[in-house]
Amino acid sequence: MISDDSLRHRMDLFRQRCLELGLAYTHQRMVIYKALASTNTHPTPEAVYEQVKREIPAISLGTVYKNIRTFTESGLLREVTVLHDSLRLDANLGDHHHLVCVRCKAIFDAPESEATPVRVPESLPDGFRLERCSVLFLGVCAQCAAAQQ
Amino acid sequence: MISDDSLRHRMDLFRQRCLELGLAYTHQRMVIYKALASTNTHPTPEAVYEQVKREIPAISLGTVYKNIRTFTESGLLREVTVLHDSLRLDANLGDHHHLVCVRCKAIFDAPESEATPVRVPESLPDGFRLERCSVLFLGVCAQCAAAQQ
DNA sequence: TTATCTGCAAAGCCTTTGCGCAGAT
DNA sequence: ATCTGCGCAAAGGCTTTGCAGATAA
Repeated sequence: MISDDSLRHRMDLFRQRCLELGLAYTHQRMVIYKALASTNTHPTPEAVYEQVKREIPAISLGTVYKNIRTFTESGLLREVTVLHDSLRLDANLGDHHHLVCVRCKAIFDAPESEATPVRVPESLPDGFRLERCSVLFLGVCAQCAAAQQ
Repeated sequence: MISDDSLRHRMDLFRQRCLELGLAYTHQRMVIYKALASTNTHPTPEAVYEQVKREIPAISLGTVYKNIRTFTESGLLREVTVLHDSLRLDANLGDHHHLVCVRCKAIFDAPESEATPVRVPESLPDGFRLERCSVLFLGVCAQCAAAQQ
């Protein structure tokens, strides 16, 4: 859960950004964003839909999807799942990290010398059994950067 | 690309593991695994299918999917995309990392004190413009660990 | 008033599943 | 000979799209 203060702050910022971006400040958008801003469980669109339905029973799942997309494209929201579009595979079972081009979704192996640069949190949630760690360096590959010009 | 030596080694290991696991060593499996083991582009199932078709034109996409699943479940292959099942969202735009339960797919925020534990590779691929970094700590949450007993 | 948004329903990926024949052990 | 895997086709999720009526600016 999120504190009331923090939620209020996020909602104020949301309204302000809607104005700046020329996005209509609709009741649906407000409730959808509130559902997202008031939790730290990183919900799926379906879960957001279920939450929003409590307040707006007639809401449609399509509207939730459309607005989630609008919000992420406007930088009001972030996807935890950067590469969720499709399964991507790796036959290299050794520890290594990846570079991902956020435009074309190309994945490159990070240089081997950087195999274990991650400091593991000292305090994990109670009872969480850590197994391994996945690091994605996100950016734009040379080809996409050139294409942009 | 992967060196001939390294590929040969991976294929030897593959054959050996198939024997150990009681997996039939079929021509299709060999070619599918070879397609995966000879690249470092982290292909999609579709891309693997296209590659395999060159050698086995009658191969079916379903077979590729079934074997990819078999391979990942046997530990012969790894998914770069840990959370590709569905979109997961985050309204917290500050830098922070995530803990993921590989069983129930719950996502928790990592403690804030660990905000930037990642050392950025000194040598990036030519022209790659790094923007940010996503870290997932993978493991089993308390609830799932308890359920397993 | 005009542009944008919503709800509904249909369509579009990506992936899994079921079944009968073929192939591996 | 038996068990497992393959190809085919159908079905199942998740997500996007198109359109007419409704709402915000």
